[in-house]
Amino acid sequence: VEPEEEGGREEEVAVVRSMESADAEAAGGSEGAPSTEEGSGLPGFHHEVVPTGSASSRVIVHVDLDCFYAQVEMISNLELKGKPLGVQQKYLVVTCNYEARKLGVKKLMSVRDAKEKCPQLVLVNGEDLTRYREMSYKVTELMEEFSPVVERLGFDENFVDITEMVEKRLQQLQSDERSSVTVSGHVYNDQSINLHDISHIRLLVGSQIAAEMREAIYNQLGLTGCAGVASNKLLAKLVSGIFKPNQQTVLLPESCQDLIHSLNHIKKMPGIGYKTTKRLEALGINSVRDLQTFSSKILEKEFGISVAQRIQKLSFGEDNSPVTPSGPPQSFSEEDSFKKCSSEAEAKKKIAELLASLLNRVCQDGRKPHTVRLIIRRYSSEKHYSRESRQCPIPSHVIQKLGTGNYDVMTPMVDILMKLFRNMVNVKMPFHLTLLSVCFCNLKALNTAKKGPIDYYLTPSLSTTKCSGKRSLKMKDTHMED
DNA sequence: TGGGGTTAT
DNA sequence: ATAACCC
Repeated sequence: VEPEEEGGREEEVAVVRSMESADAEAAGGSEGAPSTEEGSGLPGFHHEVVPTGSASSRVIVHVDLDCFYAQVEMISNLELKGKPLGVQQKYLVVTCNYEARKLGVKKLMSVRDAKEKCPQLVLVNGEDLTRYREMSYKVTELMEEFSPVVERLGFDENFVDITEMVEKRLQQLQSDERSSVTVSGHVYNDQSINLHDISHIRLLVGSQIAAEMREAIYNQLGLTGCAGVASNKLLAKLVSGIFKPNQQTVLLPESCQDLIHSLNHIKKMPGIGYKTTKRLEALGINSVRDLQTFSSKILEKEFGISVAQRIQKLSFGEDNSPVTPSGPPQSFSEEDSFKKCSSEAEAKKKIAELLASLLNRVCQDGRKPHTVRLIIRRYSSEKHYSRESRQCPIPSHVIQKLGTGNYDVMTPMVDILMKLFRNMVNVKMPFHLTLLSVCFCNLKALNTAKKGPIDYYLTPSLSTTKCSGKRSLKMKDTHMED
């Protein structure tokens, strides 16, 4: 790929370009004739040929399961269906089904308030995420059958880039059939469809694919959910929430501004979180229009060019971020919160429990984590959030034994974690923790590669300079860090 | 607020 | 290692 050169039409560059193909959006136009394959063997031959992945107009679907944990619980126990159901973690109702919502229960309501509002509320404990996680990945895998480009957002949302699928279906249609394409589900704002507008046609085909996805999720997994179809992730996500349980909505370009201005505050904009909202408010920015019209220069001064440009584009409904395939998880963690943990022995016991669960998960995954991290939250009456962590490499001899249930991997791992613990917490002083979490990350595929003469020296376990055994016990803190 | 996740700095 | 974001 030639650096900087916009003129030369690149051939295979979908992935590379997708990071910055942004500006094509502003350029608008030309989405009429993206063709998929013909040009790919002839670099630079046809000036108007747009490589598949970098077509300026995409079709994105956002799939959002309805009250996911509650649905999983109702599938596990059919007795629960039809009753108001809440899923409890500690003293919170983290989510609930629609029967419960009708009776006034809200997400993240305290159990006390929820029971007060709704004495008939049935509660199930949802602190163990295993079944939710498993079901979540089944949904993602189902979506991947439609298109491999699926990005997870939490356990219950997926983005799918269906641009290619849409193009393929359009090519199957004769030109007279195009004008009989119909929408599946709602059209945002009840906007009228123009079948002479190719962008409308593409989004309608997208709505049909979205309907097929929801059907598949229901038929194969028994789950209902919403979907939104639009030209980028931001808009797809915003529009998926318009008709709420178990319905879908497509956004046509002419209604984009209406959609984003339907957000009554910038904090509703995905990508603008708690901190950014506070800082924007300090600048007098409260509405989406405030952010649209605010001085770019001052915004850049406040947030840096990267954040400033990104959030201001969001305010116009522009989002060039690609749907990034999530693939297998980057990390596994288990956490537990509690009112008080103030002794090392207590901490050690909790850490061992978290670790035991994690080892099972890591074993099932097959890959090997090369880093372990311990996270704590200290009690503080006022201070908002704030966790501290320490991490270190997992010694290679421990990594090797991770999959093999035979050897005791608990003992060396607990020892490592307690070193990390004492590195963070001065156990000779009083302390008060309210959360412990253990995380395995830096996951690598098993060493399935055959060893050539070079690999031999690059494989730590085979190198003679390491692994003296004595060294790992004397490891100083700085040696424990990555 | 829970029990998770991700990426950027 | 932390800070921001997401659910």
